[in-house]
Amino acid sequence: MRNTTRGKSDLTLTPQRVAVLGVVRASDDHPTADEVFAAARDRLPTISYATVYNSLHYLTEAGLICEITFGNGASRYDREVGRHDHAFCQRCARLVDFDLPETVDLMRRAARRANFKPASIHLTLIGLCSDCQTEA
Amino acid sequence: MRNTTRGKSDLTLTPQRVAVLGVVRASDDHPTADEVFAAARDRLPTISYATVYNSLHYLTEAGLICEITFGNGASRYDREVGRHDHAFCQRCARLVDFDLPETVDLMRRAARRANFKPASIHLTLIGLCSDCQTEA
DNA sequence: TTCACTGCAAAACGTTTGCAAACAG
DNA sequence: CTGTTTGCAAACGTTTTGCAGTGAA
Repeated sequence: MRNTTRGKSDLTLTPQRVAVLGVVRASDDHPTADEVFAAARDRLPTISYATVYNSLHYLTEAGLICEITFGNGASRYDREVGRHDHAFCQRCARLVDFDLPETVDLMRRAARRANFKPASIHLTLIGLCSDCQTEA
Repeated sequence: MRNTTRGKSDLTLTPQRVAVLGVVRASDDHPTADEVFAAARDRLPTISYATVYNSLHYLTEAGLICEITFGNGASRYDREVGRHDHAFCQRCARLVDFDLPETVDLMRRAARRANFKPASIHLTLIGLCSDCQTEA
């Protein structure tokens, strides 16, 4: 099965990749590869685990989705591709996107301090999410 | 073999834990559990992999060392236990410690933005280290 | 025919666990 | 004795790999 769609900048969007992209775009939380696999099966019952991984890497490389690695657990995938930060809830493991405008400037200061040529900066807040603070 | 040393706040420092702590304290980079295991074997030839993991967890819990999880690779261990940030070199994978004093204030702002009760904040700069920028 | 992509199964990797033996208190 | 820690091996969850088969150009 190929039925390929060719987009700008030589993107090869096979049905499998479209399915994976659709799954990530459809979830407002941050699914793991395993969760993407389960949901992709609903759209394309023959898709394999390896292909989900291949597609996730391909789409990440192409800048259509974004991979989040946090702690030692499974990677999570995010439909939000622009620069942004994450907040992780210690109690319920929820991962929330947010953006802090001063991060650009922060990166410059961090680079000076570490004596690095900066490429990007990752900022993760650890704490309790809105739900978990109230029910504490 | 026990020969235990008991320190303050009920710390049980077995020879194995002392060896592991010694290894982490002796390295100025950030060894993985595997590297700690190899070096600990030099000090205590009978120590096992599982015990190295046990000890690393114990020492982390006790606040004597600090675990860094970055990307999907192996955890790294840091003798630096105070709050600090990391810079990761894209080219040579070097991990450098640094500290940005404004991070405390940053955490407060991030928490407000994400609507979280803050506990800590992790900041990782990605880029090229001093060595790798010059030889680029 | 060529080349990229798929699906499957097996392997790899870092880490954790079950369990019997060793030990300190 | 009791509870903790060790060492070993086997299991685990996540990710990668090898490879034959398929489809598009």
